Amino acid sequence: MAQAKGTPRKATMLDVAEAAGISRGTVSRYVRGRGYVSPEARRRIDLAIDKVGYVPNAAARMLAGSPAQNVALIVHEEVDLFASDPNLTGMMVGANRALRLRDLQLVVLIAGDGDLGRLGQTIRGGLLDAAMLASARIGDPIIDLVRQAGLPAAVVGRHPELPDIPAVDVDNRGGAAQIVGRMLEGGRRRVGMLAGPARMRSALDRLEGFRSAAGAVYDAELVVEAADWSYEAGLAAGLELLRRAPDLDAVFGANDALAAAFVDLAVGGGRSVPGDLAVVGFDDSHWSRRCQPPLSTVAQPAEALGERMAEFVVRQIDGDDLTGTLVLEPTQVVWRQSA
Amino acid sequence: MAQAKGTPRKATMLDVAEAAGISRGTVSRYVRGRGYVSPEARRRIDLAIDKVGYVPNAAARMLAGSPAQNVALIVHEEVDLFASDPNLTGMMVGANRALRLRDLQLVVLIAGDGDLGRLGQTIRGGLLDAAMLASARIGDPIIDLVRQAGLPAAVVGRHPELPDIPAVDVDNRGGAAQIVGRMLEGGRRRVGMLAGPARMRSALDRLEGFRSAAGAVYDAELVVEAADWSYEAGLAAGLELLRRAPDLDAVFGANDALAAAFVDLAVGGGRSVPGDLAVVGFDDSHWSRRCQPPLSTVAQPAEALGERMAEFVVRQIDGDDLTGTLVLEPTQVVWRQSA
DNA sequence: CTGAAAGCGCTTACAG
DNA sequence: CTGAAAGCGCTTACAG
Repeated sequence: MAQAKGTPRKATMLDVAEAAGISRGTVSRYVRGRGYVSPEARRRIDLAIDKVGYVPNAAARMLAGSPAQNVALIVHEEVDLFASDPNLTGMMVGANRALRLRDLQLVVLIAGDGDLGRLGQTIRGGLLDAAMLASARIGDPIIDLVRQAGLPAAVVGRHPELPDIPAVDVDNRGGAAQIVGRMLEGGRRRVGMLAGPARMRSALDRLEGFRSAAGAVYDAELVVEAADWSYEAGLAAGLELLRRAPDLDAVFGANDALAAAFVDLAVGGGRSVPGDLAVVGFDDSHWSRRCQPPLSTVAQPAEALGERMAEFVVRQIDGDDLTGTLVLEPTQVVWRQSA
Repeated sequence: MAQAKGTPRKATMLDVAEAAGISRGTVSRYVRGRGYVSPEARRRIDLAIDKVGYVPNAAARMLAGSPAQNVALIVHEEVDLFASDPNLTGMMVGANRALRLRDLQLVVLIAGDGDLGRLGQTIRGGLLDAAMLASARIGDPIIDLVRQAGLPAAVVGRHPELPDIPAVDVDNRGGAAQIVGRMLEGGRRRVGMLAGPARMRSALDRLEGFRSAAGAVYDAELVVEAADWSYEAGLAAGLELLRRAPDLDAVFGANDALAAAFVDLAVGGGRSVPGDLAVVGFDDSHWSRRCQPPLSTVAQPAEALGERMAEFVVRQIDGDDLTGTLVLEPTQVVWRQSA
C-alpha cells in the first residue's frame, strides 16, 4: 500500500464504528450487505462513513477471506497477438461489459516472456478471482500458473489439450462458408483461395469453410497458401494463383490483407472487380475499407469473445463445471463492393 | 482470494519456517531481501520453499505494509480513446517495458462512466502503488480518485489545470512543422491544410506547427477544418479546400484519414500525387500505407508515451517531486511516396 | 439483532 | 545474526 505523502491516515472500519457508536462487526456486516442491520444503525453508519471518508481496504478484506472481485485478462505479449491488435481492445471492452454487471473489476495483465516470474507471483498471490487468457499458445506456461493458483479460467481459441478450460473461438469455418457461398450464388465457376499459413488453426478452419461452400466447384489447384497474413505474402501468393488459373472468376482471401493484395494485382492487371472477378476477405480490418473497390468481408466478433470469456469465469465462480465447453462465436458478413 | 476447488491449502510462510526449522521472521527477511540471513539459513529456506511450494500472499504482504508492486494504467473507456486504439496498446507495451525493470506489475484498468464507483474502490483500496492515466478528459473524476488515494500519478496530454501531475505529450507541433517544412523545401507555393476539429488540443498543435513551417507562404484561406478525424470528414473538407484553391500544390492532412481522403479526391479529379500535388498526413496509421500513392506521414511515439509515464511514476515512488513536468515525445517522419 | 474475539498471512521493530 | 510478539484492517462464526 502506497503511503500518501502528507495524507493524515486512512480511516478504517474502526473509525467508522466509533463515529457511529456501533461495533465494528456490525459496520462490516452492513458494508458487506450480509445479515440484518437495523435501519437506525444503517443511518448512523452511512453518516459516519461519509464523515470519516472511509474506503474499505482491499488487502485486509482479502486476507480475511473475501473474494478480491478482480478478474484478469492475461495478455502474453510477445505472441503474434499484438499483431491482431484490434481484437485485443475489443476483447477488453467486451469482457469489461460482462464483468461490470457482477461488480467485478477487469484487470489486464500484460507480460512478456521475461516477466513470467513476476506474473506468477501476481496470479498466485491471491489478488485474482479468475483469469482469462487472451491468447494461449500451445503449452503456454501461463496455463500452468493459473492451474496452480486454482483459479477459474477461460481461453480463446481451440485447445484440445486443455479440455477442462472452457474456450471460445471465432466461427472461422462458418464465416468463411457463408461469405464464399453467397459470393458463388451469382454463378461463379472458377473459384480460388489465398489461404493463410497452415500452421494456424484459424487458417485451416477458413480453408475448410471455403471448401465446403465451394462444393462441386472446389478445385485444390486453385488454393495457394500464403507464407503469412501480410499484404506482401498476398502479392506473392496471388501471383502464383493467377499463374495457375488466369481464368479465375472469384477469389477468397483468408484475411483482408491477402484479399486486398489480390485486388490490387487483378486491377493492376486490367481486370475489373467485381465485374470480371469477385473478391472477398476476412476480418473487416482497415484493409477492407481502404481497398479499391472496398472489400466484402467477414467481421470478427472481438467483443463477443471477451464477453463470453467473462461469462465463463463468472459461471465457474458460481460453481458451474464447464469442462469441455467450446463455443464458436458467430461472425457477420459485411457486403461492400468487391463481390 | 478465490478458493481452489480441491486444492489442499496454500503453503504459508509458517510452513516454510517449520520445514526449514527456522523462525518465521527470518524467512520473511530472506524472502524480502532485507537484513542479514546466514548462508546456511538461506539454503535451508530455499529448499523448504521448493518443498512446500510457497508463494507469498500478496494481500497479507500489503496489509502488513509492503508496497503492492502494482502500477495501474487507467483507461477511461467511453472516451474517444478507443478510437485511437493503436496508441493504447503501444502505451501498454511501453509502460510494461519500463515497469518490469523495477519488478513492478502493469495492471490495466478499464472503466466506463458507469464503473467509476467500482474503479474508485480499486484505486483507493490500497492495491496500487501508482496510477497512469491513458487519457484524462478535462476535469476527469478519475483524477480526483487518484488524488484522494494519495497515489503518485502521470498523465498523457497537456493539462494546465493539473500542474502537480507530470505529463507527457506527443510533439504534435514539432512533428507537423517537420514534415510540412520538408515537403515545402521542394518549392511548393500554394500550401493547404485539412485541419482537425479545433476543440482538440492536438488539432490545434498540428495547425500551429503547420503555420510556423509554412511561414511566409501561409494563407489562412487555405486551411479548412474537418468536422472530425474521419475519412468522410476529410472528403467534405477536401472538397471545400479544392473549391477555395484549385491551384493548390501541397496539402497537409492533420491525420492520415484526412490526407487519404484528399489524395483520393485529387487523383479522382485527374491530378497526380506527388507530381501536381504533394500530400502528407499524420499518425502513420493503416490509412497511410494503404493509400495510393502511400502517404508520407508522422509516426506517433505511442510506446514512448507509456514508457515515459512509467518512468514518471517510478521516480515519484522514489521520492522525486515532478510538479510542473511536461515532456514532449518526439515524432518521426516517415517518407513514402505522396510527397 | 448485535457485540467481542479469533484469525487471515505477512512485516517490522525489539529483544536477545 | 535471529527469535518472539505485536499489529496491519477486515470477516466470520459464536455468544448474548
